[in-house]
Amino acid sequence: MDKTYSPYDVEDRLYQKSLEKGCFAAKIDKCKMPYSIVIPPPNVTGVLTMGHVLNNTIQDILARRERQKGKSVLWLPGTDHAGIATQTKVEESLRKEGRTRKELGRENFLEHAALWRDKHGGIILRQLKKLGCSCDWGRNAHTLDQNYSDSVIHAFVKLYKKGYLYRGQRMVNWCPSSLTALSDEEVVMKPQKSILYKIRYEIVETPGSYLEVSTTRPETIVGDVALAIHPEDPRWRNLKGLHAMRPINPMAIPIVADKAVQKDFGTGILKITPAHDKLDFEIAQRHDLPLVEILNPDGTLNQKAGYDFMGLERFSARKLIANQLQEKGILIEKEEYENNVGFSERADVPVEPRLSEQWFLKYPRVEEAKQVVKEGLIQFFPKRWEKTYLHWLDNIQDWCISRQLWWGHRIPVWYRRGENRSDPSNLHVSVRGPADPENWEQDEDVLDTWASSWLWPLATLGWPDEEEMEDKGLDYFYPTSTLVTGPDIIFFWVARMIMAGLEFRGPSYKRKERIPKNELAEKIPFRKVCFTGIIRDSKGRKMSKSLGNSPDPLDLIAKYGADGLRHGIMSIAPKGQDIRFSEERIEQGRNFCNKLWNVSRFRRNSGPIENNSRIEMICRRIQSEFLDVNDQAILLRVAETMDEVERIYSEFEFNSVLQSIYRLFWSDFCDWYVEVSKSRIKEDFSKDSCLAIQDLCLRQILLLLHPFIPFITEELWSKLGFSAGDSIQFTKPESGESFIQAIEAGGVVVDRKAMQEMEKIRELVTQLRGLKAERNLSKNKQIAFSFFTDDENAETILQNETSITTTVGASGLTRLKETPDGKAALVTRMGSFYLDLSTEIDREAEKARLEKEIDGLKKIIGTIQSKLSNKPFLANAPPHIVEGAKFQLIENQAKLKKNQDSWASISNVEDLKT
RNA sequence: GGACGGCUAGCUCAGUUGGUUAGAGCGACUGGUUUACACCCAGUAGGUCACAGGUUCGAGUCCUGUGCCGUCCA
Repeated sequence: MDKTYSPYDVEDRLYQKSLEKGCFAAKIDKCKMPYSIVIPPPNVTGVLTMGHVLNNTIQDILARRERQKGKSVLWLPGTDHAGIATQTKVEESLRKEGRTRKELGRENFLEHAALWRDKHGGIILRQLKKLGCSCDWGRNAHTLDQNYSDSVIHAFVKLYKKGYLYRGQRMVNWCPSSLTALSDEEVVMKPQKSILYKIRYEIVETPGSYLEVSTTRPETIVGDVALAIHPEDPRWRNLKGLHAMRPINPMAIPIVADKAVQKDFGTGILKITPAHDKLDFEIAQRHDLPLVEILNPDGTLNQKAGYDFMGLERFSARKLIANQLQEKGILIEKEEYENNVGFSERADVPVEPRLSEQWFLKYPRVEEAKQVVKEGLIQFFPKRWEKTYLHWLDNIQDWCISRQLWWGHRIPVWYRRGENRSDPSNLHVSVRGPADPENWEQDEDVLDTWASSWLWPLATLGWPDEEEMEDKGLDYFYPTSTLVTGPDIIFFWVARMIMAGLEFRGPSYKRKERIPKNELAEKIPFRKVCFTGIIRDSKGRKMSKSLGNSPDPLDLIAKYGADGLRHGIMSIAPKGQDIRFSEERIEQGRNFCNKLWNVSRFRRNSGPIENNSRIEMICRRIQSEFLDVNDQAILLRVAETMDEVERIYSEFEFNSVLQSIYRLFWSDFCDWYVEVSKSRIKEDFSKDSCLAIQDLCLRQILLLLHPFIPFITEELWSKLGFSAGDSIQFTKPESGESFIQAIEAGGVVVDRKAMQEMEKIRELVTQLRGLKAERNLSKNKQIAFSFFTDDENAETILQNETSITTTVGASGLTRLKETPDGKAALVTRMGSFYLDLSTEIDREAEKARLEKEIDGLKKIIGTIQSKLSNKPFLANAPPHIVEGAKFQLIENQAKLKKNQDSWASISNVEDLKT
């Protein structure tokens, strides 16, 4: 074995091998428990980000752990078609060639886009393989696959027939850049520094008298159809029924009273442009006001805005109109003003509220969706996200699911050619389309991408086709076990998948019917949702392409190995909290792997590797009579950690899992057990037993670590003889108790009291090392110690003499019959320790050390004494707390006394000399 | 405006139902190559637990309020 672990030789080779052996392929096996995860489908044209690394490493850890436990695991990979994002990219590439999608026409464009996707897409899947993801690649799915598309269309038709879908002219969020409607969830509110313009409107009935109206959007004045006041606003009661003169493109417009007007905003008078504001639209509906559309779809003004402004882009028009108002003296005041403006999530331009014909979905199964989370059928980790989820469901709005794009699932609705589309008798909705297609034209729009990915757990398992469902094992793998995703898509995806599952899986219920309680558990798409945090840079900023603060995960893999990256990222990911990325942590991940590699190398260099394929085989090499307290203690620590890890897994606290294994592996196994082993493997009688104990430890450590760092653990699994040709992936990690039982079944006696004794020895060793270090005595310099203590402690010390002398660097430990004069004592729980007479002592330094120790002890004793003299404490505190305090007091007082004696002793000697 | 989260060592974070002297890793500092590992080992220093009240024998932990940072919703 090389001195330094090199992941490059190992990772690709082992991944390939796993694929060849079909380790990741999910099998429908009725004798095994199923465990399933569907990947949150990344954008097909996307590349791997640190967010993906975190998210997918977690899924891989879960999948691998369950595979080890013997479950039949399905981790189903795939991508979504990302309607707006992909179409934008394809159009950009066309533009570079001087072409547009309109020129190509729909059919050609889609062909072109599909080719583009096949060429540029799927990179992310190859990257996930580099990361070690154990997905069942044979099942790779894409939302535009034929099967998947069929199920999307099928779902639309079902919903239509049940009356969940309707088409209508509504105010929608319009993206003037992508030229499509957006759902409310795709609009991001951003605070903007705007200008609030105060504008004068003349009252028609009383010329020369004016009203003041405030607006941030003066360009919409040309679309004004009314002014509105609150009916209970005493200031303006007399205005109702009068008219105001529109200051640009002058025209008399009515003044109406409506309760929706905010009295305390500006002057309390609102201008009404019903075609370009949601609230205005509602007011206009109530008062029968006309709609004047002044904007084109791309955000430029049209001829209804008047010839002065026609063709102007909306923000230039705003400036121009503001200038004109100023010139005419109509503008009273300009004030800086911060307001929230909706931006298109994808195109990052302000959206326009726009009246247009769209398809809307009344969400199905809203009540049941709340119920399954409230009643714990679906559990969120961390739990607090339930509140966010429930709050959204409580305030849910109909979903605008049509998009004015070509790239996506075309809406399966046909209109009789040349007839009125709003007449329902001219409508045809079906999966296959009308029998006489020549007489019909299909709706031009496609569905929102989320209206396809909300079916992800169902459609990827074959729904709704009976044969497909059987082939893919829907009955076996659904509901899936755990979903791992970010809380930023609770509304987009998680909530909608839950509703889709409830609506589509299993028996169908009428809209007004409630699903019976006993069926809910079968219908939900997943049982647990693990929410990850967002990865930020070291300064706490979100990682983004524009900031350039996001490292390329593949670079990190090249530098530190996939295992190193996985270990690093998991060690900094607290449950559901945002994560501050730092490359140092990834470096530590690599170092961890190297440590694991080297301790294995040490094991191989210490003695032959025998058949270690079963615990029983390893135990055969152990002779219980040669085991000492360290052997016993490390086995117990291994067992303890196995149980601890299992418990923490159930809370999805992956960094704690890692920390727990780290403590066992690094602090207890490497720093202590392997060190004390060194003297014992030099002795023939204890060598075999000691190496076998090492093997038992390493075996369990590799099993525990495998989900986190799959490559190196697989490699060492075979290098250390644990494999009989099979992969570590299918070996059970077991519980602590069953591990101990297996050892005992192998004829090894485990002493469950060993841990305390080992801890006392380690504490003593640490103190003795400290004593040497303070004196600048090299660790390698062998120092003679003597000690004074009672019989019980003396026995323990002498029993562990070799462990102590080798780890401390001592040439001997001599028991004294009485405390020596003139020597400084190190007071420990196991007695007072003295350096050999021949070792020179700096008396001043020694006194200083003792004084510091004494001060500390006095302080502690003071605190305990005041506590114990507090009567209410004695009366109210539970007995074990009071007893603990008393014991502590006695112990510390004894320690203080010994330190004081020691101090006096060296002080006296010094005094005698001077 | 409402909801949620965070504030503990220089940094990143643990800290269970309130209970003995608040922990870890990294970084800093000191010393170290006895054949596993310098991607390492040993040791040392470093904390008014954001602030102010309250409950309690006892508060990092529970309650109220304030501040700062972040996220979501309107």
